[in-house]
Amino acid sequence: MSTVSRQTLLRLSQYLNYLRTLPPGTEYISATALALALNLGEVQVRKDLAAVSHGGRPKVGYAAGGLICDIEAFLKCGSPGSAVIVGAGNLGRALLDYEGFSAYGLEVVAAFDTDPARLGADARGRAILPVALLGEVCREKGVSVGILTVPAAAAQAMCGVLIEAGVKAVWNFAPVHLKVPEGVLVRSENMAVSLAVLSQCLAERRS
Amino acid sequence: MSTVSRQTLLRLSQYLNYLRTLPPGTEYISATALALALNLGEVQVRKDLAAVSHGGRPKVGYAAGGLICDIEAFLKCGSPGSAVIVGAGNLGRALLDYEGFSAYGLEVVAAFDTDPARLGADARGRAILPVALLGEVCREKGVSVGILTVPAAAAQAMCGVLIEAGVKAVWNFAPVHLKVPEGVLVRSENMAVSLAVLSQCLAERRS
DNA sequence: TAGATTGTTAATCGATTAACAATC
DNA sequence: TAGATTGTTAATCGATTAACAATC
Repeated sequence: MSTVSRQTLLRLSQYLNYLRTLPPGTEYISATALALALNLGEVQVRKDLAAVSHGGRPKVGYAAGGLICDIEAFLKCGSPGSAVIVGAGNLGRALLDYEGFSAYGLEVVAAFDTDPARLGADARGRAILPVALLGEVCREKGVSVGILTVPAAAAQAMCGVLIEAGVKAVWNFAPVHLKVPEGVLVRSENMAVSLAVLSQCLAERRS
Repeated sequence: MSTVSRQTLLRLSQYLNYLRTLPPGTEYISATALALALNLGEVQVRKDLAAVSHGGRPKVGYAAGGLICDIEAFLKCGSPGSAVIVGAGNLGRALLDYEGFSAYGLEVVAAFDTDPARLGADARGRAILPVALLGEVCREKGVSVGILTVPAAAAQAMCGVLIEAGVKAVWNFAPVHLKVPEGVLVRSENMAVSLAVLSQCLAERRS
């Protein structure tokens, strides 16, 4: 079970989403059918599946259930462990409520905020705690991922708090470049960039 | 002003974020300095900037202000026009509140939801309207982008409503593969995938 | 002039695609 | 057997990197 490219990882998740929408009776699915449904090359689909699955059967395809398990297992295998969310605004709460993370082996332990009005628990009963407790909780639960959903101005400072608490990776949603010590992983998400990609595609199409 | 690769677009936005954090007095910035600050290759930075800027001056670098303008102009150039958000849950409201879109030439006209409890206006005074009005508003305002932040089960149906209302591109945050007619652009965002990328990087580092 | 920097042209690398052999 | 499918090996394509020339 080797590592795959970023693009492959992206497609694997597409396959998983699609496979889950198949009617319950479906026993087999071919790479050809998958490729057709998702607008991808069929050779590419096969190569991707070869990296994570136990293989398909010529003439029939891949066992649908087995394939789902294989992809899920692969995606879960680099299990990042547990995470905290820093910043319980709309985006922070959206991520707190999101159920898709557990499929990837990530358990969101709690969210933190400085605004007393936001403290307590969210709709699903997850705790929103004061930032003062952040370090303590991280150390106690051995949290390895920090999800930053605070305003840009607060991001670098909160990032520092997370790292001090022993977090090994930061998933940053604030539009700033974070400075971190060697050995800490940062991945920045930027909504506006995704939008820019979309609008460039639109512009290309128009011309 | 040609089109650039997806990766370049991503980096351009990084440059922009970084340039904006420079102290106000900064006149010039070199590709070397940019590369160092963002952990990128300096040749790569130059090539990216060459695609969008009016060029730098040997020995001094690029005029910081001019560079910001050039990048902004480029990002704005494929201006997608106006958008609506369908689904005013936490994520929908987070996007509705997000101020970064206007820099990319996108104006969010309104959000829509089926839940009467969510209707009215959000914290910043943006309208949240009943879905029944979606088609009418889209046609009236010539909306070209639909942002889908509804639960997976409702995504395909709402996508259909958007397309019927003349939307040319759908930015999908629901974890499903949308079927759309030829000529409609779909870009799916998947939070869990981003997480998977992060955790794979973490796993690689551990080994 | 010397040094720092830009910008371009050629080489490398990685991912995708095409062609083909293997299997049921 | 014939046809559909898997899976692999080679060719292509695009993006990154390295080397170098041009500029101030």
